[in-house]
Amino acid sequence: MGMKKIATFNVNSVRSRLHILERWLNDTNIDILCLQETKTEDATFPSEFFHQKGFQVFYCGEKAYNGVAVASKEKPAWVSFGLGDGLLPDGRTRMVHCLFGDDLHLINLYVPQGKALDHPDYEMKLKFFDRLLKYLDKNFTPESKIIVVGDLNVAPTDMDVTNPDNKRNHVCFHEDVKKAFNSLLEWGFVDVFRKHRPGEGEFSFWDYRVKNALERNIGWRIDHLLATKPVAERSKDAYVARELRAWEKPSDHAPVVGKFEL
Amino acid sequence: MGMKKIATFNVNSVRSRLHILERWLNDTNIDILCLQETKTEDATFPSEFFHQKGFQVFYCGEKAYNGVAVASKEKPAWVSFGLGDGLLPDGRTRMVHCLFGDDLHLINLYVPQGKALDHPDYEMKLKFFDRLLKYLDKNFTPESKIIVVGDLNVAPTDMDVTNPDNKRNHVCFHEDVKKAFNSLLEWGFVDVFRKHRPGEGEFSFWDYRVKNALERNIGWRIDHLLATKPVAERSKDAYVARELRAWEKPSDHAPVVGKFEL
DNA sequence: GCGCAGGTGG
DNA sequence: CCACCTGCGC
Repeated sequence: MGMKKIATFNVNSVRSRLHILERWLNDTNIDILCLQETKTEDATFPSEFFHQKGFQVFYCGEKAYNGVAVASKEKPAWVSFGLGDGLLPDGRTRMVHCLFGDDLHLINLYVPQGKALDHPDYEMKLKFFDRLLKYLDKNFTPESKIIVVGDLNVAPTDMDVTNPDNKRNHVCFHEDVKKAFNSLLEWGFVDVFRKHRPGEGEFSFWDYRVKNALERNIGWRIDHLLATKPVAERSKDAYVARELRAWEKPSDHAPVVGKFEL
Repeated sequence: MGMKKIATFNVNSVRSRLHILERWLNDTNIDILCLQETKTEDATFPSEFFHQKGFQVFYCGEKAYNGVAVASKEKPAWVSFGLGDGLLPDGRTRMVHCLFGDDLHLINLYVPQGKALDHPDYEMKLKFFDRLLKYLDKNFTPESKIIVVGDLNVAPTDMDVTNPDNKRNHVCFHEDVKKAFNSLLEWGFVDVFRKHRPGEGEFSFWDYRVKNALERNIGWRIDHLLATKPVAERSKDAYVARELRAWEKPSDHAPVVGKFEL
């Protein structure tokens, strides 16, 4: 089948980022594009844009908050939204799962940020990881071919933030949420991005509020590309398309791209 | 002194229109630019932009509403804001009067829109014309050299709107407000724009809410260029710079430009 | 429809 | 800083 490029991009409103997607997709051949924070209801999702760029697109969003989408050149066998465990919130606007071919699973996530360690949303965030692990247990084994991507709202190691010691009580850097992230690795996922980019300063998010955050490279690596071994073995490269963060009216995130021989 | 170009432009927020002004002023040599609806307090007026474009600039605005400015290549002898009659509102953010040389007066107006025929603002609008006429009586005779420009929020004749019969009860087209406009002509002003452009479809405002208003030319002529006879005799041309209405993120108005041999 | 305001969110 | 919201003005 050849080399496939799979990207994850928190767009911070898909409708406000069409100029960025237009420019990027015109000079970068992406096979599967996973979006988070589309921030729009399905009726107002700009599906026509993706069709014109040669993608099929599947989305589930809500007004102003959350929302995930998968745009794919190849038609998936099926697509489903949410954690499907009967609990609420059901995660429809935070998780989309597609099957490609007959055994390649792609799960695109927008994990709750959590707000504050003592906020109910942080509890929900930790629960989200629990529920995801149960989803994996129920549907797969570590030998399954699974790619998990998305904004996981966790910087898993000290290398993944700029000032780790200032951030020990941050909802994206607290021990508990790092433990939740690591439980994914323990379940059977490889951090595919780190396999190819083990160095310092590899961020995917630079806060709008930090002055010259990109030039000073004050950022976070919270957008991830994980895969079970059978897929991770086929990964050939991974990188952050950080140039997009410097374009006009950017998202605060940049895409993370993985190349897989599939 | 040679040919002078004087323009009136309701910018619908000066700070949101700098890209339009940048592009326009780079390829059009304007001597005096009169702005309305600058929508910004003086502390946040982008005076540096006008300085860089070679203008002196004088402005009086308020947060979110109203606001007038005059940008001039030549330094005026003096500038004053408001109707100066001791009544309230004083009109500081709706009228600016400059003297050029020792006898050329320029009055730039943003007349209240009026909201509805039965709204107190409509009464205020008619009063505004009364107060303006008193201002003229007090300071000038019809032999004075005066240019009056601005968004007068009146379409004076059936030719100046698209569907006159639908608009008889509109605050910019009602008989009473047209009477107020005509009282300016009777006082001693010539409609300089109509002197040069007597034809149909000469509009200066196209409502954002009307689908494809510009292409369909569904608009209003409410931005005006008037002058007393001694100045009107020296007018050589007038036109609407309607191309600006088609640029990215335009104002809902286009500039009206007059050329005068002064 | 597109400015503004103030507010929430990350 | 830059998305979103509601509400207002034209």
